[in-house]
Amino acid sequence: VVDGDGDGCGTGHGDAGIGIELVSEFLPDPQGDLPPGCDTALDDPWLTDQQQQVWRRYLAMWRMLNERIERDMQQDGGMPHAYYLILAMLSESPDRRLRMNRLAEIVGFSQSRLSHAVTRLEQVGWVQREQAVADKRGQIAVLTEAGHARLVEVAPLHAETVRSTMFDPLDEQQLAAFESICTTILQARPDCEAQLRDIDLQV
Amino acid sequence: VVDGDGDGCGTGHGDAGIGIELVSEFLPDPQGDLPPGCDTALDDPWLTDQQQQVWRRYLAMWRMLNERIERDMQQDGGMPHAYYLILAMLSESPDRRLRMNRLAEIVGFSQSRLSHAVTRLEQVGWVQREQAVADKRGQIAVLTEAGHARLVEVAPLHAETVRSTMFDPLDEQQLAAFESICTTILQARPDCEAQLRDIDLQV
DNA sequence: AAAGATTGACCCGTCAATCTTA
DNA sequence: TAAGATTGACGGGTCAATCTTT
Repeated sequence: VVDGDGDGCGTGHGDAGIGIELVSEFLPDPQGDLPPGCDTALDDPWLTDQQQQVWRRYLAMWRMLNERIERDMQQDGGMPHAYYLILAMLSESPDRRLRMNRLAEIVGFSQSRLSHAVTRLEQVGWVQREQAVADKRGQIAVLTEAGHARLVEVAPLHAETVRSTMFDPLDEQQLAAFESICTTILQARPDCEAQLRDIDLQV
Repeated sequence: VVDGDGDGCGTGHGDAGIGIELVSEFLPDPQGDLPPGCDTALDDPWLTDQQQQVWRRYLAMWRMLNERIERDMQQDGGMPHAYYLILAMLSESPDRRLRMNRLAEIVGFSQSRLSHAVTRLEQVGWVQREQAVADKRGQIAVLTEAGHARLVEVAPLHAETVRSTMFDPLDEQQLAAFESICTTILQARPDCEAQLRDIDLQV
């Protein structure tokens, strides 16, 4: 395999240097034909060793968290987590209704995705569509009684999943640090003010 | 909807009390028919205010990160991030080959998912299947030259995406804290030793 | 022309069989 | 009987039209 990182040598893992290790993670080096010239060359052009390590851990955590959330939500609620978010949002909105575009913005979905989802939720009877009056282009998603009932039923189970999986293991400092980390990363994205803004409204 | 958090009391958000706010996030309270009795009731049975806040931030960050990774990987590499992981893993394995079950374990996929993915990767010519010799049940996935070339091409772009999106905004302490957080959450799951073990091998 | 929203085609992933070998 | 692996059906999401209203 090529030797990637530039200098045949690299940081210590990977042969493929190239930065493939970036995500390739988990495996020790295979090949043994590293060019001799290298010793302790560091700083990849790409990610530092520590960054790679953190990235790998993040991916693993994310995978675990996601599987757990989706599995539990499917079992307890009979729906994907994304649908739960939609119901939850509607439940807290005035009159339990929200325009599609606003709803999409809040949950962070594309309009297309939301439209498909609401179609499905309508079929199951948890959401209903209504025509907007002011702007005839608008459609309004309304949470039905059945939808609200379902939500009320599922919410505590979901909370338990989240709490036990993500929060129970963390101590106070880690919790605070986690928030600061997420916020920092989000703030670096100019296109994410919506998320931060909406959240802050509530705080 | 009721006044939200309970208390009109509660902790600050939510009406539906029910814990819906758990994830419903982002929105102020709508309705107003809450039972008057409440004052400063705190500690939800579910999540504390801080935990809810962190959970929301995490979801928003995750969404942003994922979109960016998948979009870039699709544009630069013409494949989903999951496929990149497979190629990357193979590239670092001895002889660029790995048994399906082992590969699945490493990248954290179900056997079914991996099988579908490899089928696709085989169609594109980046991976090839081989029969295992020892155990005739086994199948071995091999990275082709074309696959390796593709990987080498894409890797630095991917690294750039990850670095700029996740790591550039973080300082040293945050980076360290992030790692500790991910590790802590993973360690709490007894079924995740595989991830941690494999990672540690490399460190 | 742009915003709000929907639709259909297509890809990815899950789940429940199924098949082969150990 | 169990492990390794595959398959097909199905649901969810993205993308590129499309349609209507502003």
